[in-house]
Amino acid sequence: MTPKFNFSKKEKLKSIKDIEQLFKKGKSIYQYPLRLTYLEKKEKNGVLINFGVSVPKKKIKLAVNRNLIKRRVREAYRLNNKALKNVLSNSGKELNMMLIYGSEQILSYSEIEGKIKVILCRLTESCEVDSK
RNA sequence: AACGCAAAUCGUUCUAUCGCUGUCUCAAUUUAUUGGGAGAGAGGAAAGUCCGGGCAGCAAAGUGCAUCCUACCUAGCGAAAGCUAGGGUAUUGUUUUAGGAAUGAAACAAUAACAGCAAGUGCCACAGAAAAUAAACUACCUCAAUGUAUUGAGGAAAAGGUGAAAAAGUGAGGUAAGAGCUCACUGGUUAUAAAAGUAAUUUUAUAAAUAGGUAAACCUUAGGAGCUGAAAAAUCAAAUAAACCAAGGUUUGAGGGUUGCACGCCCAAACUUGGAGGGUAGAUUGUUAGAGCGUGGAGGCAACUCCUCGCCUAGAUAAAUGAUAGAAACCUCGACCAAUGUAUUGGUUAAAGGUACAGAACCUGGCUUAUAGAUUUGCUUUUUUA
RNA sequence: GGUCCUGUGGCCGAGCGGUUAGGCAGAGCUCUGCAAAAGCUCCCACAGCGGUUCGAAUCCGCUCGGGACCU
Repeated sequence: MTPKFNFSKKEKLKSIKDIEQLFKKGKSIYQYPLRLTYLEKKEKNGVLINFGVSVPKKKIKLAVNRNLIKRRVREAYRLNNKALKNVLSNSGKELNMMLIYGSEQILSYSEIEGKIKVILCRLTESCEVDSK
C-alpha cells in the first residue's frame, strides 16, 4: 500500500452541532501552544477523523497571519496522522477533533510540526489504552 | 551627483517532492466514489467602509416637514460619485525689487470643506469701564451743595490699562470738555457706472453707510437624495403548528404595515369550510461575460474616448490558492581591488542577513489609509565640474 | 459581508467651545499605647494625528483600540 497524505474536504469538521457537542463534552490535551479537543462520534459517517483548526482573532490580529498558521497546522496534521488512523481503524472508532492555536507568536513550520507529533502520539496512546 | 519632497508605473522569478478548491475529460466500479490526464486558482491596495452605480425587496415605492449631502469660475471627461486642464481669490514660504523704516509690488512654489455674518438669531470664558440697540471705573468738562476736596445731577466718548479681538487711521477745524460732529488725505467694505474678461474677478470713477469675529454655531440661498441592504431575494426535499392563503360571514373601526414625524395609502380580529406550507437545520440559484481585461493603432496637455485583433480570467463557505528543499534576481552590511575630491564613487566576491504592506466573500467606479525595494518625471537644498 | 455606538488617572464616572468635577485605590501627615474609622495634603488623565477657531475633551476629517446588532 502506497502511503497517502490526503486531507480532503470530507475530513474537515464543519457542522455547527458537532462543534457544539465537541466543546461541551470533549476531552482535551494541552501541549503549548496547541490545545487539542476530541470526542468520539455518536453517529458514524464513514470518515475516521473530522478535523478542524481554529486560530483566535484576539491572539493573532491579521487575517494573513491567521491563514498562514492554519495552513502550517493543517500541513503538519496531514503528514503525521497515519499512526492515529491505524489505531482507530483497528478499534473501529471515529473521532471529531479541533486544534486551537494559543500563542501570540507566529511559530515556524518545524516548531509546529514537532508539537503536533507529540500531541498526536499522546492521543494515540490514550486511544490504545481505551481499546484495551 | 547626493539627500529630501511630490506624482506616476512596477511591486520577486524558476525547479523538484507532497498536498488543497473548482472546471473539462477518460477509465473503473460498490452509482457516488476512486484513479489517471488537461487546464485554472488573491491585490494595488483584496483593507477602511468615506461617497457613487448596478442588482434585489418594499401589498402605494405617494405628499409635506424633518434629516443628510454638495458649494470660487470656465472648459472637458464620466453612468454617477468624482476626476482632468486652465484661470481667479485668500493664506504661507522663497527670491527679486521700491523704501530710511513700517510696509508695498512682482515672479515662482505649496495649500485651501473657497456660497452667504452688509438676511435673522445665538455665542465671545478670564481680564477689562465696556465684548455689540454701545456703555461710563479712573481721569476730563459744566452746574449745584457742603466748604477746599468731596458728594450729587448732567455732558462727553478723546486718554488709561485689559484682552485673541476695543467700534477705521493721521492731521486740522470745532467745543465748556469732547466726539466722523465737520473737512482734507489715506486704508477698507458695499452699491452703482464704465472699461477688460465667456466667467470667477480685476482696474478706474462716483455715491452712501458705519462697517468686530464666529456658519467644521443655529441658520439662509442654490442644487441633489424614496427607504432598506446579498444575513437582500428566489427555489427545493423531509416532517408537519394557535402561523399563511381563498371563500363565507357577524361586529369592531381597535390594532397592524420596511421610512424620524404628520397626512395619505394598504391590510384588517373572533367563527366555519377548503387549500397550502412556515420556523429550524441544509442544499441550489443569486455568484461571476462585465460601463470586462490585454496587445496594437488613432485623437487629446490631461482626465478619457474611438477603432482593430485576441482572451474568458478565483469562486471558497469552520472559508481553497499551501508546505519543505534548492537555485536565480534585487537590497543591506562585510571583505578585496581601482580611482581620486580622503570619504565618497565604481567594480569583484560570495560568508551573513533581508525581500514590504497585506488575503477575495455579489459585482463595480472613485476617495482615504498602509507599503521593503526598483524605474521614470518634476522641484527645493547642498557639493563638484565647465 | 453589512449597519451602528463608543474611547477622560490604576478602576468607576461627570463634563454638549473658556483652568478636566467627584468617588474608590495608592503615598504622606494628624489623631491613638497600637490599629481601624475620621480629617488634611499629595499623586497619576481627555486614544493618536491633522484642520476650523482668539481658544477644542467638546466641532470636522483621517487613523488606532473596544463593544453592540443584523427574524
